[in-house]
Amino acid sequence: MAKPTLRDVAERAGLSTATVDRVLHERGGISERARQKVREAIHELNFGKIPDSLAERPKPVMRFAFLLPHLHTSFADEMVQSALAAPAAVDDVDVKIEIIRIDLVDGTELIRELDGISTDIFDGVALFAVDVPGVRSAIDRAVSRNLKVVTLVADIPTSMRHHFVGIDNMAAGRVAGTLMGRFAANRSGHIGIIIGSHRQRDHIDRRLGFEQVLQSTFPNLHMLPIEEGASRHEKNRAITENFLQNKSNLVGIYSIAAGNSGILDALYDNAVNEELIVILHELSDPVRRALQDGTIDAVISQNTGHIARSAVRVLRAHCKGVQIVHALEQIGTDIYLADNLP
Amino acid sequence: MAKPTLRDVAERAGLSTATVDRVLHERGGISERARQKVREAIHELNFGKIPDSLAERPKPVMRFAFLLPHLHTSFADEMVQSALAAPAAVDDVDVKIEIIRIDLVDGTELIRELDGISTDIFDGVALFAVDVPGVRSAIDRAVSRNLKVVTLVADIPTSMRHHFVGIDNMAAGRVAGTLMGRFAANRSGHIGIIIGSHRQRDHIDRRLGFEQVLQSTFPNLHMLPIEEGASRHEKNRAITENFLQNKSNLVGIYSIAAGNSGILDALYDNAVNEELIVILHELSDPVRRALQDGTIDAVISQNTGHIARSAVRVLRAHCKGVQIVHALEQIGTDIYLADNLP
DNA sequence: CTGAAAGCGCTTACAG
DNA sequence: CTGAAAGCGCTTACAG
Repeated sequence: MAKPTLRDVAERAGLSTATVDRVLHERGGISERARQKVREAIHELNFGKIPDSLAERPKPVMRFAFLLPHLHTSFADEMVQSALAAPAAVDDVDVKIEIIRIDLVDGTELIRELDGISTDIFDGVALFAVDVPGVRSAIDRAVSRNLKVVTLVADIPTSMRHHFVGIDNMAAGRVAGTLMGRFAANRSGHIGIIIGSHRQRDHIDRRLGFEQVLQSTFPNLHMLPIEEGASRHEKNRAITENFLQNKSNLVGIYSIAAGNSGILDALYDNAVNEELIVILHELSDPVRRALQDGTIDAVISQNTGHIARSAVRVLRAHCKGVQIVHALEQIGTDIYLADNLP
Repeated sequence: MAKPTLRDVAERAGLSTATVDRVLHERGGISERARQKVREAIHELNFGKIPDSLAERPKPVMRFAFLLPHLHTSFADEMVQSALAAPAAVDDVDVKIEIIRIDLVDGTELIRELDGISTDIFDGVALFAVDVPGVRSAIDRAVSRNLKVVTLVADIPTSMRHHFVGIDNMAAGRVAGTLMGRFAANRSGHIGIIIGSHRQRDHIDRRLGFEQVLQSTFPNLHMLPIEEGASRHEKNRAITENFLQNKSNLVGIYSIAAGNSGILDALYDNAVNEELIVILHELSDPVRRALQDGTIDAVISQNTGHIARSAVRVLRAHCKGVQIVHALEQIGTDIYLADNLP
């Protein structure tokens, strides 16, 4: 049946529309029997219930693509989950997310995918940026084509992207440097540093911040030549083992990038000096366990859920041409020790 | 005029209601002139605009009282602001907040206010609890009277309160202990500890956690007898000056409670050994500046905005008899160094 | 406590 | 492109 009317209910209840109306609006002066009959009829006819198709007035749809690293690190996987859950962050728009996973090595794939994002389908893009000139131009082209673009975690500040959603990575590196230096407790020796890629601004900035603090404040700590692990399990594992085996006066290890599982494997498999200080980025389940069992000392992290929601809110705001609430979009640089794990 | 009707608009526009209806629903087949006339009439009569009084269908009202410390510390003041802003955390209920500021010393005032909260007016209460037997009973009485009760920041776990909104303070104390011990860099000496009140579970728990870590892991650090500053500026200042002046081998100061301004004043006014480690709780503007200028070393904090919003969400859930989303209500134990200030 | 009938605001089928 | 009139769903004033 089409949408049932008051008359339908009245007929079914064997009463007048006036009586039904009175029950409906609780105007009083109605016998319990009549009230009951009306309630039954309403229930049977499903009166007043807006049909599913019209229940929610259709919200405008916005489609955002998330270009995320193809690496199977906990951080990348978690970022995917967070991106898929992020549409809940806005309630006035029906946000559709498409995840495109990309090999970040040199940016070629990123450029191809970015250029391939049709403005017929998508309204905005969020991407982990590799800072190479080609990517910068691809971002600028995307913006010129009227796509809204936010960089995520790793920025290209000189591009035309509308917004960067992430932390101050220079400051994050300084935090790592301060913790390393102070935890070292005046011991002298070497610090092994593992970076993911010299082409990712987040890694570069963390490295700079870390170096800054060590050089200015902790001259007792000497940085070994920086090793590039490409955020890959095996490479990181090999680099870590090399640090552990060849350096008798190794005071600490700072890993700037993802791929923590390789580092943790190496730490677990080798007899590691109790005093070795290990500082990593990004909290995942294995990292959490390593903090708890004392294998590592501190973790600097950023909340992927917050990042993804922020990206969605910012893209929506740019698409609608409305203001961003900046206080909401500050991503925190979280420090975790064993005792303040969330 | 009462709510204008289609007919009013038609009359004013000099057209029929049918035409007005067509314009209104963009059914097409209308001259531009007619369209214009209708638009004008609609505008002049303010047709279709729901009058303010009916604009939002009235939401159920819930009234929550926040019993907050009367102390004029930054933390307490911030908590008040956060509580006043917290109703925005729920959108299906019109939450009204009343702030009642209370002298926490011995709980007498807290008990009196708690007993005075009428269930005719209020649906729930959020309170900083002082852990003395009288308060526990007052909470239990409030719960028996069918008020929903959450403890805030400082808990009484053995009371009948429905929920505790705050951090694991034992863990927070352990974090402080770990930072103190590691920052001390194997130096030996004394640690001055300032507590607010031995009757507040949050202070007690932090103290226990801190002692635990120092005793088990840093035997080089000896705790001075704990000083009670009642979270007051002058007392804290005097205690701090006493620490600074009488202890040549003072390695660090840990302040467990509020009233940081007194401590900071003492630190600024005395020539303090560069190496002195100071760890405080709760980030406020003066504390932030002290971190940045190196006067203090680390701050452990909890977000008052999150706490207040959580309290409102939890009280609403209990009043409505619906489930709490626990993931949303975990309050973080935030660690701040100079470089990761938000 | 209830219904028949008039009324109200909006929509629609029809005629021009 | 427009209006007169009928129609629809709901509400209301009145009578019993």
